Amino acid sequence: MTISQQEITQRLDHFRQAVRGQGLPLTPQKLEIFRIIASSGNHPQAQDIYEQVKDKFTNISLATIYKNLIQFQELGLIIEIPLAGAPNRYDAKLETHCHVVDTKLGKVYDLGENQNLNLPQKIMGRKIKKTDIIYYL
Amino acid sequence: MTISQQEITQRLDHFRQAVRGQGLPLTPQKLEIFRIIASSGNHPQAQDIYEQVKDKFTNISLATIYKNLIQFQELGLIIEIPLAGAPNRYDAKLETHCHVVDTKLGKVYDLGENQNLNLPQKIMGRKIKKTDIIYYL
DNA sequence: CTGCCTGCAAATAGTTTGCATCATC
DNA sequence: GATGATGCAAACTATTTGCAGGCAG
Repeated sequence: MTISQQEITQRLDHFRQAVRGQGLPLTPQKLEIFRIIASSGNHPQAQDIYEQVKDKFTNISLATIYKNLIQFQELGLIIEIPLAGAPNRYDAKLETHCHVVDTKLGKVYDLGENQNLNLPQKIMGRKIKKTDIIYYL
Repeated sequence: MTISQQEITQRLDHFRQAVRGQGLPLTPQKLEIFRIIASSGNHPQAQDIYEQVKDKFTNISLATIYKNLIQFQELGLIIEIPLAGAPNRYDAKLETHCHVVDTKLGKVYDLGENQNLNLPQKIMGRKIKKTDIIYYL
């Protein structure tokens, strides 16, 4: 649930590099949006991110959050977690891993390591772009 | 992809039984909505179901489709497949199984058998209500 | 008859788009 | 200075809700 300071720094460095690498402007809003996702173990929704960014950028708009969430996904910097009957969540942990949804509390957790799932790499000769494994409690 | 006539009959019988069992009225619309889901290998969306039901019931409303989809889920007669950035799909195959999404074609398939996934039954001492395993191509 | 169901319309939630202005490089 | 970003408002899509009349049991 908690992410080490080292991990966060690493994610932020990679982020800056990736954005710059595309020749895209690195605005403080972008950085803050990513920082919140990268340093949260909570898999925040767009709305959560919006509320947190507002602390620093009072005039930020939800549309800016969404536009950046889309861009970050295109750059492969975050993943989207689509949930049944709930707004999407976002995660800066890029490796395929399982999520557990506590439907009572509406919270989403990463599942610990001890699962020997034998995931395929390709299906019907095609590379898998993304794998969602979600358990609902 | 194709479902045997026997399997369909079985699903429909179970459906009638379950609805009756709750003392709920079994309207022809309900039956037709379920029949379409149960006999389709395509994991239809609400809109697909709507269009097909309209062939028989010209005045059916999309709201009726949705209301029934919710009820069928509550009765454990269908499952919902939430997809990233696309309308929900519905499936009358109740056993936990994997889905493959062809993102180019927007089609959803069941994944064949040869996957020795070792799925957990419980997590943190709590029973898992539903498991979604979705591969995006 | 009674209660659930249907069908219509309106409402809602989440997300996306258009556009004028602004900031980063 | 050019290109992409921001912020506001409006649009859009998927889904839900409210309500009047209708049908199954």
